[in-house]
Amino acid sequence: MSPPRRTTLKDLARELGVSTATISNAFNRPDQLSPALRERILGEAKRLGYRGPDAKARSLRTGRSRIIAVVLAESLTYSINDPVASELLSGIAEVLDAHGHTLLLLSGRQHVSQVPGSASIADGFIAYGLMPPSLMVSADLPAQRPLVAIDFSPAGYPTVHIDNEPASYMIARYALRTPARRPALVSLRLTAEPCNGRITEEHTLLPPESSITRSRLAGFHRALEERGFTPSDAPMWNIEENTFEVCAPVLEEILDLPDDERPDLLLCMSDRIALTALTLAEQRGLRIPEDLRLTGFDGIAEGQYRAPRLTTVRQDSVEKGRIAARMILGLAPSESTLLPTTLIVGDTAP
Amino acid sequence: MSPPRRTTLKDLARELGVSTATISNAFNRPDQLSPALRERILGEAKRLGYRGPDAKARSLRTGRSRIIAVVLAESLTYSINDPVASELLSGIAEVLDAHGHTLLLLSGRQHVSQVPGSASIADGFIAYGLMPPSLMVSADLPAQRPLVAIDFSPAGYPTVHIDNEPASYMIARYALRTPARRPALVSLRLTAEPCNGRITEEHTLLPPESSITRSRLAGFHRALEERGFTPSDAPMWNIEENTFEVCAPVLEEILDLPDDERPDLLLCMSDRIALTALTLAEQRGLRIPEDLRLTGFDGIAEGQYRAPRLTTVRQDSVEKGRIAARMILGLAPSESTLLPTTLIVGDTAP
DNA sequence: CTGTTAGCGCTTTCAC
DNA sequence: GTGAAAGCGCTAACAG
Repeated sequence: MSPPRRTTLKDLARELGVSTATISNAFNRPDQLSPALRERILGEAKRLGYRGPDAKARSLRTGRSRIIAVVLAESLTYSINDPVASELLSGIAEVLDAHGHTLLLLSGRQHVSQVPGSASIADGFIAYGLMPPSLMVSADLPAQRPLVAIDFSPAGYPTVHIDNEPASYMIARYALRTPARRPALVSLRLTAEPCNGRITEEHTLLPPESSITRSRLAGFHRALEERGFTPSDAPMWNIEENTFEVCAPVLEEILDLPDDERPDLLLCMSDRIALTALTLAEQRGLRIPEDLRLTGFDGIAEGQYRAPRLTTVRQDSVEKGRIAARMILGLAPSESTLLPTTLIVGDTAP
Repeated sequence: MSPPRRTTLKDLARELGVSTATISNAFNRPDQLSPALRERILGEAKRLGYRGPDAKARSLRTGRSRIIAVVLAESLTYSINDPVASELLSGIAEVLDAHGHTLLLLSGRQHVSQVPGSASIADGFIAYGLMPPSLMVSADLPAQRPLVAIDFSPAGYPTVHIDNEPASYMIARYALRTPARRPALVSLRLTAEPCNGRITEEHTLLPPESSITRSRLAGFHRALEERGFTPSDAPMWNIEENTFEVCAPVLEEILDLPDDERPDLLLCMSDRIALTALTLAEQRGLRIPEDLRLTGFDGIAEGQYRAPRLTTVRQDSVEKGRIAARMILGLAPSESTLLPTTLIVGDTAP
């Protein structure tokens, strides 16, 4: 017996006694044949279980797949659970969906060189987060296909960015209007070597240009200096991964300092960090904001649908995703874009 | 001048004076040619900017793309922000990643018939959530490619499920050990017609077999009946979408009832619902658990990394995803699986 | 309006 | 160990 081969366009053509071109047209260019014939073809197709042109063959032939790849700097597992990355993906998905494209998720974190071969199927790439250097440098990915970067700036490609330094300056400045005696910073991924804990003289920091965390740090320091603090006055802690699990021990270390050493203002580089600090502080009976004031960064929903609400800077990550997606689809000019941020005054640093 | 055509395997072969088969072997079957030649080929490939076989052509030829599609019942925008769906995707991504596959995200919610043509590129499908009836019935998707369903049961396909009825019976029974005077249920997507608010006699519910919410309801009712309540004793509210924004108004309606009508026990069908209730209750100065006891469902991290911690049922969504992914990759036998759930006793219903 | 034809770029027997 | 050749299933000229 014959193998259970999938019905092809050619089978259908033979069956109906028309040419393959006509079948193809019936599916792709309705205006190229009589409605009656088209009806007949579509009907027969359904009867024979033919579901329309095969995507693999079609994409080989046309050169386009209607697939856009999103390359994430972190592992997928992490990215999907990070509220900021999620919002970003939402924005991307929204636009792609509306235009009949689909989303291929890739992690840039794995063996850098072997970004899966299946990637080359994509019509375009959106890259998010600081890529591993090798990937960045060689700009290995795009193989002359369009690429838009979000939150980092590989040379020669359009970027969607926020104004990190001014944004963190803005919130730090706001928080410092109320005098703080012991301000401290809790940063995300700031050191060259992985570190979960206090940053000391021993640590070297990531290079200033390549990392959004360095930009945010600069903003914090600018505001602190305006208030008469030197950078070394404000101790810094580093957190490698923006998850409850990783944040919690570092923040416990901070909150469990003796009363006269414990910071009274925590400038955090993400809402996740700030929210974890908030929870742990409440568990310890610290009063917010009397005993401890807190600021976040991102403006995620979780920080606002609670009491006390987080004081933070909002960046519109969904919109970042939308813009990148529009660029990649050619719906908007591919020019680097800087999105504004806004201060959200909540209850944790009124 | 010639168009800027992408380098192909054939170009490379011509350039090197070998056959295309040899180039192909250099990339795919190192044992089929001398190491020296392979080196030379790979070197020249890099020099000419050839990044290895084109995924579109390769997948047409081999019939496999190393892409697995995940079809989500809800919109991508929603799914990515839902903690349970996110965990699921994490589990799937973890396994696919480890085996060199990538993840294509599809939403089943859009025009049902037009699941994007690009879907047929996938080697297999993982479908999550109750599909729109038409999609379910015709099982239109798989086109004789493997399909694994999660949290619903299309006839003839393997499924990954949890024991919803016993799980909700378990938590309701636990919560009702402490006598409740006015228990109430807050359900997710239980009515045939969309409804955000109280469920009345007017509403028809979704059919029992097809929805996990009906199963959970059955568990709640079983526990209530053991305590001498009839189903009509416990008022029900319905929520269409598991987001803060949609949950909040419904829960406000409940919490703002006069003291002698306000429920003193809220059995919620998701942690998101319960957490939103918790926040709103705290804002209203209700004491938890003295004035109001609350249970959730899912066991998401957000509910445990806070105070008070949520009393809930934990389902391991990450593991659900892993199992489905293993099945689809043929790493595990494709047989329907029922995962266990566990009770988490937190502070909201001690 | 319909059919013929020439590949898209690659993998894979099967000879050599 | 290496090469020649036959398509995978489809689309887009082009000719009728």
